[in-house]
Amino acid sequence: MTEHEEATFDFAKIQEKWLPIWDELEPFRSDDPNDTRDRKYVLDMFPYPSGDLHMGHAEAYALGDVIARYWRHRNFNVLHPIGWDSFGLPAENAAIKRGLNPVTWTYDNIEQQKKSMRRYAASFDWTRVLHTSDPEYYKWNQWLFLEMYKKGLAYRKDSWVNWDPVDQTVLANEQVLPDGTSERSGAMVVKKKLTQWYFKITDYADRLLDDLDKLEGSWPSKVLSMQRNWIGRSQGADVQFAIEGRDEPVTVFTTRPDTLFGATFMVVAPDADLATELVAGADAATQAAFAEYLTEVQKSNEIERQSTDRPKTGVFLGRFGINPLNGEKLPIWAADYVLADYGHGAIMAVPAHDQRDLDFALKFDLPVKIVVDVPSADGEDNDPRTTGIATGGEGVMVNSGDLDGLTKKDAIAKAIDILGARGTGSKATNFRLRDWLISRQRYWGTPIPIIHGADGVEIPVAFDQLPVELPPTEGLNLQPKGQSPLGAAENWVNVPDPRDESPARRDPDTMDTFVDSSWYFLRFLSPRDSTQAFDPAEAKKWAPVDQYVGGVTHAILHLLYARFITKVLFDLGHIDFEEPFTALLNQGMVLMDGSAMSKSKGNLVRLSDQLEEHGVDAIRLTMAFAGPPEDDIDWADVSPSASNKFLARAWRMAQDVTSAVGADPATGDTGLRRVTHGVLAEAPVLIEGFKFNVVVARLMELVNATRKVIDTGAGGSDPAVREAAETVAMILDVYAPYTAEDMWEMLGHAPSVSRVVWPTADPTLLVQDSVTCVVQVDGKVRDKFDVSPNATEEELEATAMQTAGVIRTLAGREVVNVIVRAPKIVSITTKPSD
RNA sequence: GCGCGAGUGGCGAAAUGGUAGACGCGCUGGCUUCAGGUGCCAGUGCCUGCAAGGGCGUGGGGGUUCGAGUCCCCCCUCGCGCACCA
Repeated sequence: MTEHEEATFDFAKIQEKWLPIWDELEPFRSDDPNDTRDRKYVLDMFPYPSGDLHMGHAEAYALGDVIARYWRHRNFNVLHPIGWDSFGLPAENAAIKRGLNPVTWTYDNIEQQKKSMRRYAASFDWTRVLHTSDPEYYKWNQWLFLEMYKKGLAYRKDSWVNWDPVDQTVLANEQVLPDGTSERSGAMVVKKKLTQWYFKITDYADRLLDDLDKLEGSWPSKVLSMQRNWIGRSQGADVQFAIEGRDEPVTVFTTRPDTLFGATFMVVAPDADLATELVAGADAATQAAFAEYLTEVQKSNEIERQSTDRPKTGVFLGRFGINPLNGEKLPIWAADYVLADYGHGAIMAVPAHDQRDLDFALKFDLPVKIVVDVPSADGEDNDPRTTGIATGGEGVMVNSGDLDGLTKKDAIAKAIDILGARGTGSKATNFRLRDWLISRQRYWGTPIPIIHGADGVEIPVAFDQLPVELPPTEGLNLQPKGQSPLGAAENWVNVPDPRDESPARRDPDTMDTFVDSSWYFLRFLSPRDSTQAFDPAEAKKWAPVDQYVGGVTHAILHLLYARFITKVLFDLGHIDFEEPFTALLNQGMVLMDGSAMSKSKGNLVRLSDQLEEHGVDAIRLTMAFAGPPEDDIDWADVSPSASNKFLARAWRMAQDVTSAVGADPATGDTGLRRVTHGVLAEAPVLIEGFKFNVVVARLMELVNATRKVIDTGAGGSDPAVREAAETVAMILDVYAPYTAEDMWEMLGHAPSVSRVVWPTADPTLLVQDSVTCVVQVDGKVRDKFDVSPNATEEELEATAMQTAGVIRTLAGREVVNVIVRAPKIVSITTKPSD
């Protein structure tokens, strides 16, 4: 090699060389029925086809690929598929803006992204590609909908819904951001009363919550806590209050039935039907005051409603309820701190022990009655009436009849018993979670497979009539206008009633695209199956997903929906598992100068430019080396050119190998072999613990050690150098497949390095022949010496006592204790000098 | 307010309770080239000292331990999530 001219590392040339060869070899197919190895299903969240891939994709797919390629080297049959989440508003809006057909626009983008992903060398099984906007895919959304409809899990109701005035469509609760704006359009969401389709996710609230415990440790704790929070289970009681002048009692939910004796008034949500009904029985002045208040409340937007220190408002409704425990007469108020859609839209107010009720009581001069004696910290006054602070802590019941003297826990149980015996209440559980609103008034989605008869009856489309395909866009106005554009496709929407051929209409709405993504991981298992959504035999082989990789932005939305649909499919008998994703990795975001990249901020880094300048491998390696995968990467802080430098260094190392293929490494440099085998042993632990950056550091150390042997040791002919170079090539494949493949060829092997099985580290090379023993005096390191790992405690102590550092430090001091932890530490304690 | 998570060099970051700062960036010096934004080698936490060495050091304060970045308690700061959910 030294005789003739050495080639220099040219990433562009290497990329060009290997891409077509890989296309030919298809090393990542996973459909061999005779493959009996253990299996791993590694899944990256699939992309929206809006524009080309960006830096965020580059990070996500680099990290997912580390995992997929790693398990292949561990001799697993790995399923690593990719597809496109190609229905949805972003695609449709972009299509409208550019005056294009959403079909053309979407599939052009998919082609662009596919090309980029191939070049990016993501190790996908390209035979399994799916697009959710293909009729062969969304047919099975419709099947799923009908299965759920049959079970009563898909239903239509008239209710207040979130309305996006820009996109002109309804949204699920999960798609409304905390500030009350739409996740998609950014518009302030308004409430509208509409008839819409829902999936009954609330039936699964308990299971969705309880099963999170199974994911503890393999899902990020942040995602688990967000989901728990979102489902928001609270335990308590439903309590019935008789209403003067009304036949039916009003039911309220409370988590503190023990404080019933402290209830001094009741509050109803002003926008609940109940408020309107109750006030109708009051005098004209009260009715007028309420009407004015309701108008006021409806004008206020979410931001105003949610501001925490906003003063309480409300009006008296002129009606009274009766406390079921003590018969006390309680005035009923309407106030917007009570929400219409939580619990029963009405509460009992216990101002002494609930801060919100206290604020309200103090403002409107309502009585405050203490029923829990909470001891104050140091004798200070803790009377809510004077401090303005409700006492919510533990205490003993007082002023509460039969509950007096009980603790909180016992009083809750007894209160529920009493209510139950009198038939005025019972134990109850409430959830924050609401049913999933799935209908959308837009074109680019799965048509809902329902026909509405002239008599208003819902008729499910027969299975053999699926898919209900979208009509062509020709002649349709896709502009958002509050009604589905499909309603105007006369030839499509007007169909004969399946019962009697009389005129009927298709449901014009389309499904939320989160329906598409809630089961796509199953479709990958048999993507071309035209007879079923997925093949149960394949599901048995592969599912659930062993490792899911994606952004934390889907912590609630997609991940909650997918868990829900998985449980539904389990209950329907289609699958034998209840959680779709066994393990989850949330990668961080790619930032620039401390903030998310955006065109408007002017800090956009284009992936295509980076790939052009540094090459695919350098970008992938940079993503992995930047830090822990879940941390954000600030592109301003990392150095793709340094990654490139390392790749070139590794590549040159392979070039310098002059020994023959198969040369016996046992005859080579033992020091280098120890490093090589150390990496072979350690890397699996590190990769499986997602410490991808540390593995890169180990590879750098190995390359540095090899360089040293080549330049100043036995040289490139040492078989240990070959062994090191082959090890680097194999492991580097998970980060930088082009460079690794080229090294592998230089080392005299046939492609593909991605198929190389991880060699077992030689245990005799993992034992060091000498270790450093540290000597501490009073906790401070004073000396160290090299010693055999088998040295006894006595030997170590004797040696330690004679080291220069110890002798110097111990001069004039008395040793009181010596602790030896062979072979690493000798710890000496001395008598403190006075 | 409640709930998660995190604070380590100039920077990105390592570290089963056992040598804090691996690896890399940046910086300094040297060698090679000398057309080099190349390659190679060495140094690089802070203070002190010619040096040997010494002192300090993982947000702050306590504690457990022979030994704490790591475990426990209190506090501060930042990030994220939820937030009038009865």
